[in-house]
Formats: sequence, structure tokens, C-alpha cells
Amino acid sequence: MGESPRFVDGYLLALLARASHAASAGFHAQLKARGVAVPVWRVLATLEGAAQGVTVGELAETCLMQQPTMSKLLDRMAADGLVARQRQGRMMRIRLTPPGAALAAELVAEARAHEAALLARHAGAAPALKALLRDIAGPSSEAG
Amino acid sequence: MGESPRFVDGYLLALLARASHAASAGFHAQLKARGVAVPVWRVLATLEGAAQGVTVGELAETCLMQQPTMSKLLDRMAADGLVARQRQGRMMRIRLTPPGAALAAELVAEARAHEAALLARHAGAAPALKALLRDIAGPSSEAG
DNA sequence: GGCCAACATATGACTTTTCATATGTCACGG
DNA sequence: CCGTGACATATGAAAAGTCATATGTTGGCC
Repeated sequence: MGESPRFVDGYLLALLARASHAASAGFHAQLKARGVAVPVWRVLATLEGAAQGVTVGELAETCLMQQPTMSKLLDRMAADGLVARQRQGRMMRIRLTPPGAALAAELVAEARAHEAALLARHAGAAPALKALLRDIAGPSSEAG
Repeated sequence: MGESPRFVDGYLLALLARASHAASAGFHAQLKARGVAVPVWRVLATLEGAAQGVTVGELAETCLMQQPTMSKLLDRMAADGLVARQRQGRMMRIRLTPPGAALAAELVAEARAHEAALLARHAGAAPALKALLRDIAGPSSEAG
């Protein structure tokens, strides 16, 4: 009675951040168990299937990181033999190495399974939810 | 034609992270303009209206940070005169100082305005979306 | 009362991120 | 061709985050 609900419990941005965090927690734990950091996973997932490679800038934007952060992450991933850089004009084209591609494929399969389990627990809501999220994410999600 | 859509463009966790990032971008820019870091804002928002204070652990969970990160963030915020620590049993009760409370009040007002503008652009969808997000965020959002 | 397990927070060594800016590369006008 | 500005990426110094573990505090048991 007379309880004053916390601002943060109703604030949309907090709910989004919270939902994102909670939904990812399980899969992030799997990644950790494999010794793969979340930013590494994001790069692998983005490069997966991109045979002709992706630029540093595109990677940074897709992975929601800043460009210098991405450059340094790529340094480490290259040192670990997961990706290869190739200069192309003034950009750098980043590709998965064979070991990187193998790891990416495994992890994407795990991610799909995890997503399916998550969606099963929220049956039916998926399409509407994804549409809403795309809408919120805005135009950057539309670019093909 | 025959384009193969990127895995990351349909992956729920990526959509959630992207939506969260995109939705927050505008407000985060406002914070930056004021010289307030996002983690600082989260702590201020969480403490806002909590007259009797909040523990370090609760703050960490609510702000989606780890406990040591929160301890160090609180060091800085205390040094900046935004919060005060007070030992209470084995926990530490964190409260806003008067300047902290003033800043928090201003920022919460800005956040509410920003949220209203955001929701206006997605008219009607708000209640359903929030319900979905709460559902995804899980039990931790239910605790009062 | 004193010891010990359990919990809440703090700290230290190390890694990652950030901000500002340097380097490299192309595109264009002269 | 040779600057020059614009764009793409890299780098250096400083700040923040992370993991493991230390410190402080309580409650129960003998």
C-alpha cells in the first residue's frame, strides 16, 4: 500500500536494456564456458556467411561498438587466428579464417538453438516482437 | 534476388540489443552533452526517490553491472559528491546527496520527456511492448 | 564468549574500452 | 602529376571494467 514504484521499473529504455540483458544471459554463459567473449562472438556472427568480407566500420556499427574498439578487437582476433585483414582501397576487408569460420558456424548453431528455446517460452509473440524491435531500432536495420 | 539475409539481422538477441542501443542513442547523447556517463545516469535513476537508500548489490543488479564495477563507480560518484555511503550492518546503504538528487531529478525529467517523444512515434504499441519486455526480462522485474 | 561458515563490499593485477588524434588512401581541382 | 580535403583505419595515453580474492560483518553453534 502506498508504495511508490521505482522510475526505472517503468522506463522504456531500462526495460529494453533489461530485456536484452536477461534474454542474452543464458547464451552469454554458454559463450563464457567456451572461453569466447561476447564482442568476439558478435564479430564472428556478423562475419558468418559473409564470404567477401566486411569492413571495420560496418563491423563496428553492426556490433554496436566504436571504431577504435573494433580495430583493437580485430587485432586480438587476428592474433588468435580467427580473422584475416586484407586491404582493399582505403578500407580493410575482414574475413573469417577457416578456424574462425568453423567456430562461427558452431556458435551460430548454438545461438539458433538458444533462440528457438527462448521463443518457445514466449510462443506466438515472436513475429510481433521482432517487428516492434525493428521499428524501434530504426532505419539502420532496413538497409540491405 | 537470391540475397542471403545476414544471420544477425533476424537473430532475436541482436534485435533486442540493437533496439535498446538505438532507442537509447538520443538520450545518451543528451547525457554526454551534460558530461554525465551512462553508468552514472543509471545509478542516479535508480537512487532517485529512494530516500532510505539502496545497497551496492541492488544497484549493481538494477544497473546491469557487476558488483566490483559498481563499487568503483560509487567511489567516483562519491568523490564527485553525487552519492554518500553509509554502513548499515554488513551492507552499505547508498543515497543521493542533495546535489546528486538535484541532478537526478533533472535527468529523470529529461528522460521522461525523451521517452514520451519516443512513444509518440510508436503510438499505441507502448503497453504491449512493455509487457513483452517485462516478460522477457523475467522474474527479476517482478520483485517489488 | 569465541570460532566458523555465509554474506556484502572492497581491492589489486590485468584486460578492454575510450577519446583524441595520427596515419594511410582515394577523389578531385589546378 | 601534385596538393587538399574527405574518408577509413590505427594508435597512444588515460579511464573503466573484469576476475579473483581480500576484508569486514553477522549469526549460529559449541
